[in-house]
Amino acid sequence: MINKNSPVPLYYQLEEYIKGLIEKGELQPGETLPPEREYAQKYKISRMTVRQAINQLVNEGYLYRQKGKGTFVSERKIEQPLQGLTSFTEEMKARGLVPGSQLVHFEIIPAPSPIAEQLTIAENTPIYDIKRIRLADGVPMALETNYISAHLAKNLTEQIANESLYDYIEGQLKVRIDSATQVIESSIASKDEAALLNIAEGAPVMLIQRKTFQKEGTPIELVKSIYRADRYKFMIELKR
Amino acid sequence: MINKNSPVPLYYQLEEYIKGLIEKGELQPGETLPPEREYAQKYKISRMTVRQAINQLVNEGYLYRQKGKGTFVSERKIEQPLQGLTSFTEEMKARGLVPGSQLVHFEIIPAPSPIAEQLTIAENTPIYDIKRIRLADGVPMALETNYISAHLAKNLTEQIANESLYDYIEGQLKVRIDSATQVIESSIASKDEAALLNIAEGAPVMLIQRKTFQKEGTPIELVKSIYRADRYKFMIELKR
DNA sequence: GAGTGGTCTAGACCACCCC
DNA sequence: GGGTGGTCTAGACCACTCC
Repeated sequence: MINKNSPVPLYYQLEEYIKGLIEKGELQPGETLPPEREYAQKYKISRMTVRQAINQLVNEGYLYRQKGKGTFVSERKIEQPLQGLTSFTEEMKARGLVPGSQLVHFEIIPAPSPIAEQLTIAENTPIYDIKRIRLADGVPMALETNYISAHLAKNLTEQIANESLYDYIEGQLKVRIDSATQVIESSIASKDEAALLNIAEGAPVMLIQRKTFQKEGTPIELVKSIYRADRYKFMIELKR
Repeated sequence: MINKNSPVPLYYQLEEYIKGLIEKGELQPGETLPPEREYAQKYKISRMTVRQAINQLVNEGYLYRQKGKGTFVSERKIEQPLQGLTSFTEEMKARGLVPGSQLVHFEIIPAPSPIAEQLTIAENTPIYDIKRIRLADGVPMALETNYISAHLAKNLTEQIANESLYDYIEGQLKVRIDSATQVIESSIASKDEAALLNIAEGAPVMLIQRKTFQKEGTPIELVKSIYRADRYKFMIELKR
């Protein structure tokens, strides 16, 4: 199970191994994990290395510890596809739907003051203004507007914009998306929005404004999305 | 700064010390932290202990690391009051509003099948059914319905229910709230809801269904909330 | 080559839980 | 008292970055 000659860190090998046991059901919720010292002895690794593996799984919610008693498998399965920060494309795939896109606007504009401020760039710096209708199994699901600095997003084409922007940012630009803040509100569809989403004017919609960051805390892009309330629910997991 | 005779763990002392420097602005965003080995030498502690302190701060978003370069202070300040799992009471206080409550329903009922299932208790087990109008500065903000097992919530009174339920759960019951899942949707107010919230029928509202858990993954309670869209936005931070 | 974080070791003592 | 996780040490070698 543990290969000392692998370039993969030992703690990570153990972490994946234990996670696998939980996901395959070989370790049942509520069950006690073997003691840390046992893992250390069995795989001929240090206890600190075992702890590093287990720490990760505790942070991710797979396990929990009780002082003096042991380490246990959490009752609740982690809802993998729905937690964390995902793109529309990733999320729809996770739900078993086929994601699609219809570009309705693609332009480079000088950044208006409020957007420039949010992206921490100078006013009137060129930014991409991209508006897309997002489809799930071919049906309009949301209206999404992205703002991203043209300086950061070099050579962004209509073609790319109509596919997965996150794949482009992480794959091509080599910019790692680390976190995001989101503001979610409930609203009703305007006439234009209703037309694009193929719903009635005044129908309930969810307005989501997202700001994504690199690990240093530098903003990457702003996204304003309008989701049809009849087809979309937003799910998250919170830690106290 | 570091007291070896204190019962407070060394890594935690260092963690709080560094966090303090960041919050006081003595360590500016983007600034490089002293190397781990320097902290170890300076405070006569092991480098692993230093790493434990820094790991925590990296997880919390205060710092980030770059292999071969160093550890840096994140650009973005963590929005303390809005992240994580908070109660209505805590959230309104954080926003500078005075939270209030108006009890409209308080009863012990046999758990209907879907609710029993969510709480992982047997059908018809007695549960509290509590409905409250939640106020901010005296104005209706949300309509909240809580379901909690009567077996778990012993001696829950109308008096307590009308104050902070989270304070009661953690303070009196000694049950530690660890995490929650939330489903957020956009909807429009029904006639009854509109009347209680003092808004027009058909006005946009946000429907939030929360399920809270203990660290073992055992469900604690279910909450269904209906928020006025004109007065409430939901803010969260996501990690990739 | 010097400095940094990433990984890892082989021990140690403590506080807590259960018998 | 024996087992558990929590903390801590004093080293080590590696990969990476920068000069």
